[in-house]
Amino acid sequence: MNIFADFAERVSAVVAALELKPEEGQLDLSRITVEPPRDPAHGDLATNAAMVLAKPLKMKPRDLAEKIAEGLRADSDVSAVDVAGPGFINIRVNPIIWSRVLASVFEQGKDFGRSQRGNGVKVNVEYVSTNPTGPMHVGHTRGAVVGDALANLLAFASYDVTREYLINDAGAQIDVLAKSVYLRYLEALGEDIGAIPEGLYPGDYLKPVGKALADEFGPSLKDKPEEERHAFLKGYAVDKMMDMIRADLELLNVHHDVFFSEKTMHGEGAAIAQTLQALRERDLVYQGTLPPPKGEVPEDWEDREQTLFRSSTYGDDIDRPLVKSDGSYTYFAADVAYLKDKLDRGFKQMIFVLGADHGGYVKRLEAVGRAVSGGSAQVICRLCQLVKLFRAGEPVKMSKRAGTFITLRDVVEEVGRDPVRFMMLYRKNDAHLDFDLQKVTEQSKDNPVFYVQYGHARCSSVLRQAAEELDGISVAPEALMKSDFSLLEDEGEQGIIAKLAQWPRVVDGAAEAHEPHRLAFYLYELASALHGHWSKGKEKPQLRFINDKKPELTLARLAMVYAVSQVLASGLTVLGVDAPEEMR
RNA sequence: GCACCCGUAGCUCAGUUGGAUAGAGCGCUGCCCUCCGAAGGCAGAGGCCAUAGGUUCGAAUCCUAUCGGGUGCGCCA
Repeated sequence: MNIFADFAERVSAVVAALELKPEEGQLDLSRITVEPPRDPAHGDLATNAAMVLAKPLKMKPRDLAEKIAEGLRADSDVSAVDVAGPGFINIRVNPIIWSRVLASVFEQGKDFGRSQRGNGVKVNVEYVSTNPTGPMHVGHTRGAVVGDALANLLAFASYDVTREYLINDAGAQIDVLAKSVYLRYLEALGEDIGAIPEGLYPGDYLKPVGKALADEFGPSLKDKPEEERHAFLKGYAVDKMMDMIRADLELLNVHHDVFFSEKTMHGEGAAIAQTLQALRERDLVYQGTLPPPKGEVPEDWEDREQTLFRSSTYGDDIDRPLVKSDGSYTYFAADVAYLKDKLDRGFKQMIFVLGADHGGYVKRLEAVGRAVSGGSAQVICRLCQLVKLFRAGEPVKMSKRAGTFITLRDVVEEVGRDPVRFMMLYRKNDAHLDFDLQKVTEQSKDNPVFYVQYGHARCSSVLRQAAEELDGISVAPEALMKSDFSLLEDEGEQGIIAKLAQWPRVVDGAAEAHEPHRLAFYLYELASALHGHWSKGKEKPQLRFINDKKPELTLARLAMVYAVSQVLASGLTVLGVDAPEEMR
């Protein structure tokens, strides 16, 4: 039950009944919105209907507002309507509405708030896709968490979501990986390999891979022809790296449905070749040269004829090369084929969660999407700004060479999965993020994770307490849902329920905008409403949830508490954060 | 040089897709535990929404320019 959507329909119906005719065309009712007013004193709901419709009707907003208000007053669920400011219509609803909201939470349980927006449309969300050459480092965590939460959010909004990871197992970096692993293999066999040569991966994380090879194959690999051995090692090493990456992702509670191998698209007659051929037939590929970048021209610049994709006709800044001078495909060519593959799998939206350092790829991906799909599907990119790490206010210095770079595992092990996830989501994705390793472990109001989780734990605590104190009276959800919600007459209680009523609207808006952070902020606000009302019970004992003199009232209040815990749990689940029964 | 992102309280950030008197946390000042978890709550101070124009009933939000910060810029992945 989304009371905002519900009332938007009622307002539209009232407007339609007025039979107003603009001088030209039809009246556009789609711009009408019903929102919670900024100031609760204004009412429960506010609509801009009069202001958006006044112009085409050549009426004064306030006059139109009065007419609409009159129609709304006839609604039995409305207790008061007034016109304010430039033409806002403020609605005060009959308290029966709040009872219905609570009833709705009990009926739908964890599904309360689910949006129908997606309507089963197939969406592909690609995130993480780090190179399989080493463990994930801190820089990857934000994209991983945002992508995962976004996928959860879209699923909660009734999209048919596939979470996907592209394994970049075809490039030159895999050759480097295989060579590095071979050295570690020799090392594991007892040979002195000296220092790792420049250009190879020096990380200790490859030692276990070398050891595993030595254990499994003994010295036999040394005798194989180099080409054969190298090919084998590439596959072996990538598998091991992916095992490591999957374990890292598991630590963060991040999951994918499909791990797509780039390698499978290479080779004669494979996806890339096919896609390029198809594009040639559509005259989207040509041989040509690119102009050098303006301003500073690179020293070694020379004009070169290349195989180019006409991305600029689809909104990109310049055309992009598909084939390298050695005849192999560029990464971009793989991108095109991969997008085509997704399209063939029936996805209508292809979402990419990328780091800000990939901002330059947005236009070309969108261009490819338009070119390949002909407008039947949409490419959507979300960029995550880089994260700056701090410890107690001091920046954490990282250097690959000094071996002081921090892995995702380091961070999760130091501060825990929930704080990492919540903090990454407690920010708009395109805003910079300062992440303080010390602050996120503090269990205080300064730390929104604990504040929200504490809200959930506090609900559980109340229900536990009530079960003890109310001897012989059931406080199970089945019993609570039969209580008399109309007894919840206090301002604070109605404020909490009004907040609960916003949840479906928040979910829907967040899904539309692809902004999971909105859920995190909402959950904070809901927790705040709960904590605030709770504390009023200190000064006014009659407001406490548990009142052994009034079992009916107590049950109604416990029902509200239960509803709050449901929404907190539901929201935290979408964000991939635990909703604990108690804090430790 | 060009493209994209950002600029809101001392600090870190929200701001409901153009709406009413711009919000929260931290920090600062002062309060609230015989009482369901004080891991909390209440009150106060703090703002030229980077700057200058424009669009309209109405702009932190949209457009243009400028300043400041970040990211990227033909075969890397």
